[in-house]
Formats: sequence, C-alpha cells, structure tokens
Amino acid sequence: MKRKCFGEDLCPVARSLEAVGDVWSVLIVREAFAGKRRFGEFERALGVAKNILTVRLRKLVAFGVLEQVPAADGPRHEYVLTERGRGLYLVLMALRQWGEDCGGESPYVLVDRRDGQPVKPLAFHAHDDRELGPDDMELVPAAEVKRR
Amino acid sequence: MKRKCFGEDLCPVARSLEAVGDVWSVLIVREAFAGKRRFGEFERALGVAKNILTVRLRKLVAFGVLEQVPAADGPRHEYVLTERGRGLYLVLMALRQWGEDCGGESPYVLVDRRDGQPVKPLAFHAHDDRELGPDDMELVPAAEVKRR
DNA sequence: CCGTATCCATTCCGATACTG
DNA sequence: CAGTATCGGAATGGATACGG
Repeated sequence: MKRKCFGEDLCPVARSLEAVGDVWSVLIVREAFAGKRRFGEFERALGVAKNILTVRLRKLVAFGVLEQVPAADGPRHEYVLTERGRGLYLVLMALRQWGEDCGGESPYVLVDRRDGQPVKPLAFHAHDDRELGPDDMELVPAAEVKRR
Repeated sequence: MKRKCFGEDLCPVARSLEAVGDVWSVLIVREAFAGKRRFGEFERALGVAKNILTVRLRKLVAFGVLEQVPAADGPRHEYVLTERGRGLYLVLMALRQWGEDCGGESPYVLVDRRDGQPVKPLAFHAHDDRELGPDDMELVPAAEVKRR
C-alpha cells in the first residue's frame, strides 16, 4: 500500500484509513471498547499472531488511538483508548449496524444504560431534525458554506 | 488473513469487515458515492492497479455492495451502488467525521441539499432523543431486551 | 506474562504487456 | 475503454523460539 496513493490524500476518509484501515486494527479497537486492555487479552480474544499484534498496537499508539498506561498490578502496562480512540465508536457501530442490516444473526442489541431501551439507529439529521439519507446531503467546499 | 479468525465470527463488525475490510474497497465505495461508475473512472480517481481494481470490484459485486448494469452508451457496463451498498454511507461518513476530528484540514462540509445548511454531527440518541456517548450504551443479548 | 526475533508461506500490490 | 495475464518485490500472517 503506497503512501502516495491516499496517505497524503486530503480526504478525511483516506486519512482515517491510514490509522485503522486494516482489519486487525479495527478488531483490536472493538475489543478495547469491550474492556480488553492487556496484550494477552487481545491475543486470546482475536487469535492474532503475537508479532502482528505488536505491530498493530504500536501503530494504534502512534496514531493516538491507544495509549500505554502502567498496569496497576505488575510492571507491565496496559493499552487503553484515548479520547481520539473513543471517537471511533461511531465508526465501529456504523459497521455493526451495516453488518446487521445485511442479514444474518444479530444476537446483541445496543441499549441505553439508563433505561435499558434500545437506542435509535444511527442516522444523519438536518438542523431541524429531519432525518437525511445519502441523497439528501452533499459535500461542499467549506468556503461555500461560510458564504451563506 | 484467515477466515477462521473472524470470517465466521458472529460479530456483525467482523462480518462487515469481510466485505469492506480493506482500504481499496472503502475508497472505491467512496468514489461510487461521488458518482463514479466506470472501471476507468475508479482507476484514474484512485490510481489503483488494474488487476487490483478488477478483484476489488468483483468482490464488492459478490457481496452485494455494487452491481453491474449495462452502460447506456457502449457495450460495456457500469458499477452502481446497490441499496445495501448505499447503506455504507454511514460508515463512510463516520470515518470522515473521525478523520476530521483528528485535526488536519477539512476542506469539505456535509450539508443538507434542501437548505445548504450543515447537517448535525453523527451521534447516537436514546429513544427520548438524549445524545449518548460510548459509555452511555452497552451491547446486551437480544433475548434480554425482549424481556423488558 | 509480555513481548521480540526469526523463518517461511501466502497474499498483495504495482507495473507492464496484451486482448477484444 | 475494460479488462486479463504475468511477474517481481514488498508486506502480511502464522508458528515458533527466545528473553526480560
């Protein structure tokens, strides 16, 4: 994967993919949201090879998605999501929602902790709260918006 | 990437990644949303090798993200997003939003076509419309929710 | 327990040449 | 234009052995 193709691309999508554009990274973040913190936890949960896991964890730390914090118990450290990393929740849940909509079993439901009720499906809303589909929106240069 | 690791995984996130878990596929879908339809359009827009593009397009068609339709002009065909493929809009925009939040330039803004106003940032909402963060939600077995 | 280092097979990617 | 075929180099992945 050559950098020149999309690494220095201006598109934020491409920039995001630079950080989490491979399967293992996404799954590691998923496990991190599930509460996993230790090297071994990720290893067992994902069945990923140690060397690959090492590289991926380093990459995620380098991109500010995870950070290493000293473990309370031992001399080791743990990997926890940074604020930036926690921002990936929407990406993960968007992927999850799409995977569900594609059929197949969905044994889990995302619920509000406060009342246990399912949350509303992820969707875009206009400033007056109308729900918007892909065709109702467009990307325009920032300069154009400011003029309105 | 071995199938046994996450291919037959029950997690919808993993299932989604099976279809669009590589960078090229995501970027192809991005271009499809931007209106690209032809082989050559994707090729030039992304600078991807022909053979890679061929494989990716085939894969996206196989997963029902794209479909081939006969082109109006020539004997060729075009690749257009299916309904399922259009469902990836949220994933793409979640990635975009995250990429923007990570800093860097964001020359484009997502606006409502109807009034040109920026749309609200993507976020989860409870059934009473409270905005929910990652810690306000949890995934619970579907069976548990039905009981409430 | 948490990695690092090494080896090897497989895959991926880009470039090029070629076909209809 | 829209691929297919092929090739070499690079990266990835899994397994294993090793070290702190």
